[in-house]
Amino acid sequence: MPPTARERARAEITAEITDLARAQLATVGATGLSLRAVARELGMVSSAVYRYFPSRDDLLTRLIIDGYDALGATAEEADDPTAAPAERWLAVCRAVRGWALAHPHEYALLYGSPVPGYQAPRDTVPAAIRVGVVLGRVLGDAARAGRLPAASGAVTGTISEATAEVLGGEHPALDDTVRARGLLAWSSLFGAISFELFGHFTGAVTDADAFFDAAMRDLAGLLGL
Amino acid sequence: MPPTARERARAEITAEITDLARAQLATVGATGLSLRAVARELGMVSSAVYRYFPSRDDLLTRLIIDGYDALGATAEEADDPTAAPAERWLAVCRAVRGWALAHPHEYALLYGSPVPGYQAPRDTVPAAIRVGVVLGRVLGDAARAGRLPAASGAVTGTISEATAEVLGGEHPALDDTVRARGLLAWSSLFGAISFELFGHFTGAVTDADAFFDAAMRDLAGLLGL
DNA sequence: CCTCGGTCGAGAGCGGTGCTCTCGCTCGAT
DNA sequence: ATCGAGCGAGAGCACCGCTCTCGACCGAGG
Repeated sequence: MPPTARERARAEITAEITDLARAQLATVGATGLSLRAVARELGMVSSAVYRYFPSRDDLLTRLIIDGYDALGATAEEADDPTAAPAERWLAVCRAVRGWALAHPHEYALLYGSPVPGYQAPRDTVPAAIRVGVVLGRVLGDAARAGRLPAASGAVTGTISEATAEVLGGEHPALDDTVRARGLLAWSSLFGAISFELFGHFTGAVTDADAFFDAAMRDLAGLLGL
Repeated sequence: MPPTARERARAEITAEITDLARAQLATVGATGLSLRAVARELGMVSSAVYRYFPSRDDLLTRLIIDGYDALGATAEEADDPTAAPAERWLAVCRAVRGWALAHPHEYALLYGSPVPGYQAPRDTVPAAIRVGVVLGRVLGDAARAGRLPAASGAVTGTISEATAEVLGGEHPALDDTVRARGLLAWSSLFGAISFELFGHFTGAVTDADAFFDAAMRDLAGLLGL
């Protein structure tokens, strides 16, 4: 059955709220995001917004999921499965950084300190791991193409099975050692971006682009790509 | 001239405020830190606290500097200059992670999203780089002990001179390539800790301690330690 | 010793926040 | 056409950061 007029109106207003909230997020950041201000700019009274989002945190959760999805889509688009593994890796990393630089407040919402008291609901997980899935696929494809050195088997039992599935699936060249390196490289990607965005590199790195490229190539080397 | 009674009283109350604020930080986090609540618990009226801290952000800045100093001191204590480079590296990393796990909210204040509108004042810098200085010294000592492979000279001009000084000083085995790796390893250390603390590893890593150790050893290997 | 200036805490108050509750209106499915 | 569900408005609660004023105190200089 097609959506009723009411449902369409509701979806439209919900979208207006999230759009305005996202705009406000881009200017004042997550902690400055005010439900009342969104309502004001929308010509509504604050209590009316609660018809659409039960609380400010729910609105933030919506923005978080949207952010993860936007970033994930960016990463997926940047991955060219026909390219060489190391180049795929670098391209995805660059795309992630580009999105982060273009949406700093949204990035901070995703990868900065968790907001006040709340913890990410379960429904953020699928969106949150999309970047990781892309990177995992790069790793797995490289393994299946025989472009990964043999596994050493030094580290075992630190990675969950579900994650192992994402990180390339089953292959002789993939063991927990190389998977752990994958997780390290994953977190290092965001560590480098966070340091750049949050100002920890200020005064230390003079050519941020060149530094990032070199760093990501180092990480690719660590993975054997 | 010795501190007058007034000055001593002032210092004492200032310390009480920061202590209470730190306690509140540990329970409700940075965004939940309320100047009024601190005043309440101190038996003061909120306006009185403004005699000691001009604004809430100034109180936060005080906590940030204290946090950097506490973390820096922890890192310095953990470094045994007589140990092997790779072991020194691992020991410092472990100490940093240990402090972060013991003070998650303070850690989030230091390395999470920057707070609302304000930017870190200049006086946070000396405290902020203490961990980096320790890690840089490990690198420099290794170079001077001849335990670092020869430099390749592939990357140049991306690291500022002041940072090069911190990252081991002058030595043939230290060029911008290895210094850039130093910065990468530095940010990766905090990237891994942030991911663990902020929940991005939840469901992926089953043995956090073992994973962290393996990751930091990988980083040490990347540096040639 | 006494006075006077600086420091302090208290209190009231401003504008803002998230959130709740109630009240009517309006729209749309039956 | 009717009746109920959904909606927006409004008032209100408790809290926040921050400002201003006022009275009390304390201690250093005359």
